[in-house]
Amino acid sequence: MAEDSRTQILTVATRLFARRGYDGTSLQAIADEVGMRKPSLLYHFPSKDALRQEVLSQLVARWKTRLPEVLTAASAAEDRFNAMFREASDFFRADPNRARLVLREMVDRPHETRELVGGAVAPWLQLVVHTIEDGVRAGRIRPEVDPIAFVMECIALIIGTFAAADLAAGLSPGESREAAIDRQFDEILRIARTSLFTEGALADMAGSSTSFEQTLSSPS
Amino acid sequence: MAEDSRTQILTVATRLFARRGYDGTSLQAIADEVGMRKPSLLYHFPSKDALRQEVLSQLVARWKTRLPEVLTAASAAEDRFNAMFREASDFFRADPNRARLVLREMVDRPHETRELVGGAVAPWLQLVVHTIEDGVRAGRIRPEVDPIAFVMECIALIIGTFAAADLAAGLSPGESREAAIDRQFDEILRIARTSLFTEGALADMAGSSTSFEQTLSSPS
DNA sequence: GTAAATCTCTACCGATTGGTAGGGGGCCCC
DNA sequence: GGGGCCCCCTACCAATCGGTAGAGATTTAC
Repeated sequence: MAEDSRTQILTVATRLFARRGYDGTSLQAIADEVGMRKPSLLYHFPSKDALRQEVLSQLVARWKTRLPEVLTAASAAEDRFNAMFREASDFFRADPNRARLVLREMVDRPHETRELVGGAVAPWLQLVVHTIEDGVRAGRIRPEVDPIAFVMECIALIIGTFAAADLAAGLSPGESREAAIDRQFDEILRIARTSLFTEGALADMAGSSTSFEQTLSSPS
Repeated sequence: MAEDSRTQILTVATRLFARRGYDGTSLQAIADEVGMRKPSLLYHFPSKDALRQEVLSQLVARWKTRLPEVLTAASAAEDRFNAMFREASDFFRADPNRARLVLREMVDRPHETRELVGGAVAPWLQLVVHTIEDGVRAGRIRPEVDPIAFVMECIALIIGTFAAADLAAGLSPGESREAAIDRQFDEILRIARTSLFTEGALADMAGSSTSFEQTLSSPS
């Protein structure tokens, strides 16, 4: 089966690119882990760069479909905020290599990354901006918020937290890696929510039936 | 003069490691830019890895001396917060490659990075934690703040903003790179301050003679 | 039954990698 | 004026890099 080898190569390549970087990963290393020879690998992908692009577009693919679903399912600013944070948390928690991979691409090829992500994300970013502006008019979002900059920084917080989990773990001695991620994620949730919503809106959210942390961390 | 060549190599290596990464930078490329042959470069540094460590320790050196100065100059939580943010802003604004370099090290070698930075930063991190706890008791810092996690996320925000400046610029069309950095930095300042201090403390700060943004962005 | 397509292999390519051996010129000290 | 010392050089090394040529299996299509 061709599909088996292809997906196997993509899986291994994703992990190695994330851990060691593109330049730090040789085709030989990928082939070794998959269990085939280098030329066999190059039968499925015409070049190393083509393999990288496949790995990347596979990463972006999920967001192209999930972004519209998540954003249109809810309309209130609070609900969209919660839905987006939950989605991002699930995505990166499922495989922290994704965060590392995105981070590397942003640093290594900022221009290409903007073109790759921008096309799919840009229109929905505009929707988020409108949602924030509506929230400001409704008195539930702080008027000082810079919408685009705020979204950018939320992305930086989330990706940074998952990508640097190895670094954060062990900073508090005797804390497991998972516990460290949970603690860091609770804090970025608090930071983002506190700096986005007005005190009034925050009081309402705290008073609602279930808190966000519970909703987020309970089931799957 | 030996010192001339050495520092020249270090300067070029810092820039190239930051832009293309360690594995993406060959000794040949460094030697070319410096204007000497590869073996001449290896006369000053015994190996490529030794060169990387020199570049890194040079980066950390500044913080080993500045951290104590900055933190002991002020005692109030608000003053220390402002001083640290201003110091970090100056540091990375002077050369955004520093942010990229730190980011790369964190994701490439998380363990080594923690050992390298941890030794110098850990004791002062503890001081920041105490400052935050004092601020909580004084009613000026929100009690929900997780001190260590908060500091980690502030670092993520600052480094992320400067490292991803190329990506943020051009997101708002017609905005210069510097303007984009300023806008992003204003926002992370707002995010951090709003999520750290209580409403009362924030009102006091806004009412003081000069706002932080003015203080920060005016002179050098 | 056989031809075409699919997949993996061995063998090899030129280029580049980090690093070594050793010679030579300039400079200072005795 | 000669011996070190410092710095840079040419020439070269084995290893690895991404990638190609082409043969041999195995499966599929007719």
